[in-house]
Amino acid sequence: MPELPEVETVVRGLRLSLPGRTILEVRFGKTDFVDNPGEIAERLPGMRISDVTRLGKFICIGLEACAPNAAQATPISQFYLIIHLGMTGRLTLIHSRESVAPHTHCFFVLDDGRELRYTDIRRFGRMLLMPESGLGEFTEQLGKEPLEIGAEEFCRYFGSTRARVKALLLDQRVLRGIGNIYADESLFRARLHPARIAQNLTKKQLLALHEAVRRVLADAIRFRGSSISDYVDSEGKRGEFQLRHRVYQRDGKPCFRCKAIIRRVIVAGRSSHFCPRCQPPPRSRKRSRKSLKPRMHTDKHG
DNA sequence: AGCTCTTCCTGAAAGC
DNA sequence: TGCTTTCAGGAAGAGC
Repeated sequence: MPELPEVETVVRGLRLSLPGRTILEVRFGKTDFVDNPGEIAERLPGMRISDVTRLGKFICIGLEACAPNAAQATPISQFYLIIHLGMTGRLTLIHSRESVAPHTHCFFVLDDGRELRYTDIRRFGRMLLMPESGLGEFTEQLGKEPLEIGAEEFCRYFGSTRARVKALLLDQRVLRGIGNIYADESLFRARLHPARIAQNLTKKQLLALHEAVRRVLADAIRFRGSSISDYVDSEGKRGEFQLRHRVYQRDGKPCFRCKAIIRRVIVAGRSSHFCPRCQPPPRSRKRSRKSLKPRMHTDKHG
């Protein structure tokens, strides 16, 4: 599923071709995942694509409309087409004559004979058009870019909450762009069990996690993302980082580091893959074998 | 505050 | 063989 590295790979691909192109026509199939399909179909034709950027897992296509007869290219309005690929979304740039893949719901016809097509089997994706003035507020609702947040700030966020570290990594209001794959892979590299309470981690562990997140995401971008189910880049090519996963979907297989069998449990409502030896569960440290008697309700006084 | 459950959707896989 | 059920999962919302 597309997370930060996959979205970054798609964005880098689109950035090679889209800026400077003009959209000629927009066609929709199903639109239940589109916030404002009518407005998109009406406004986009004639608009010029200025840039393609990424905000967490969102793809932002910058669009500008120029006065039709003005010699100078001063835009009279600026918008962003914002796209989230959800679980199975694909954004590909291909020739209009190419056959249409099943579940293709959006066509953006360009002035060079190509089309930007959005395909999404499960339609968990999202698409919306936003005026330039709304982007600030949209960005504020998201957390920090995981590759940009500094170590101190990272430790401050993670050191001040009782949430499980896995839930925190997945929370887009804390860090934007991390999903289930890279949360699990980061926790393995930092040797932290997904159910650990963030507040209980030492400074050293938090720093290790910060570094692990950065390294995993950077490596995954280098390998053009992980193709687990449906993910492909803007040219339809698969990524290769799935071949380098250490724990994700490796349950039942031996840990590359210690040979213990990788396990899968549900943490924060999500399947979480980890090595039981390299990533010891939170309890084992706190309560020794001798003090296994059940905890009494000791809070009568409170 | 943070957890679990539910909803959205489809196809793959398991169950009968 | 062929049908039905279950499951997976990003994000949002409800309820605890």
